[in-house]
Amino acid sequence: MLDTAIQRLKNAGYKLTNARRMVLEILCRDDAHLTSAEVLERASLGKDPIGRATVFRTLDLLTELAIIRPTYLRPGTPHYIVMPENGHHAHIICPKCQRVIEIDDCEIEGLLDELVLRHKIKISGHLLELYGECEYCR
Amino acid sequence: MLDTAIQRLKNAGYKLTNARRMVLEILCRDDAHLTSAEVLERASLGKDPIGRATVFRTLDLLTELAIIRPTYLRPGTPHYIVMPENGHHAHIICPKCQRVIEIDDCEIEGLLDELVLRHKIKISGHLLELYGECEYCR
DNA sequence: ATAATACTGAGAGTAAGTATCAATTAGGCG
DNA sequence: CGCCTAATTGATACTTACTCTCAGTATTAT
Ligand SMILES: [Zn+2]
Ligand SMILES: [Zn+2]
Ligand SMILES: [Zn+2]
Ligand SMILES: [Zn+2]
Repeated sequence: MLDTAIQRLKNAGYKLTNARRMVLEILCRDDAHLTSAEVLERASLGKDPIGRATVFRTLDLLTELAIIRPTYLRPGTPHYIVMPENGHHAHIICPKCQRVIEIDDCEIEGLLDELVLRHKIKISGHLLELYGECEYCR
Repeated sequence: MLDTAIQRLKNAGYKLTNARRMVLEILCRDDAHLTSAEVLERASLGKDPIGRATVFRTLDLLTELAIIRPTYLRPGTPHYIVMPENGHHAHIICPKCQRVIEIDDCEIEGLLDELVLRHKIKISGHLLELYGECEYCR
């Protein structure tokens, strides 16, 4: 996933800098949903820590390139997901406690084909958010 | 849509206050994707303006009740959508310029039924975000 | 109408994100 | 490889977004 992400960054004509590689590594490593603050924290640990502004700039750039995607799991600040090669991600969010259940297989292709035809737009990825009270909140 | 939203608020055991009605009215009226600042701005116009903290509290409460949903359209702050009675919303976002194309009919039921069975969770709504460069960015 | 309780608003405080600009670095080219 | 140039970075200051607190107010039930 990391290699793919780096390749997409390069293909878009951007330089692969230490900061960008590190942000991508952090997001890919944990394969988690991290906030900007969490990325910043992890990026400050090793040698060659990355500056505050650079983390925000990098997250914005990667979002624009659709390599990562922000999603609101709880009030305040978004959590970032690395979009896999096929551009799919799906999870269920409990709106009450904000727990997240990951969905591994996302069978949505049929629907997408139809939408693409109708709206004449090339869809490169998606995020399906489902909401429902989780077992702990019921 | 407003009436449904108010009913859901009451059913959850919350009081229908002037502030809550006003926030819901603003979000339903424009049927748009508004930020907290935009809601606050509109809520400050008439007589009986709502306080800053109350707007944020109300947005959080309505989100927790799944009556509205925050979505990421551009860096900074989330945009809020009123979830309709059936809990569906779908739009296509261009990650490059952040333009949004609304999708009116969201035929996703078959997929959802299967997920519900597998994850033993009652899904009450969803947001499907599709990403793809828009016609202006290509 | 009264009472109990949920809710609100003002204002101060904290956290998140942005702007600026001089210094640095990646990547192309000879 | 080593230079060149444009892209990128980081420090700092700044702006905007959001949260906390608590005394006062409004809502609902009886
Ligand atoms: Zn997820
Ligand atoms: Zn829950
Ligand atoms: Zn929409
Ligand atoms: Zn666009």
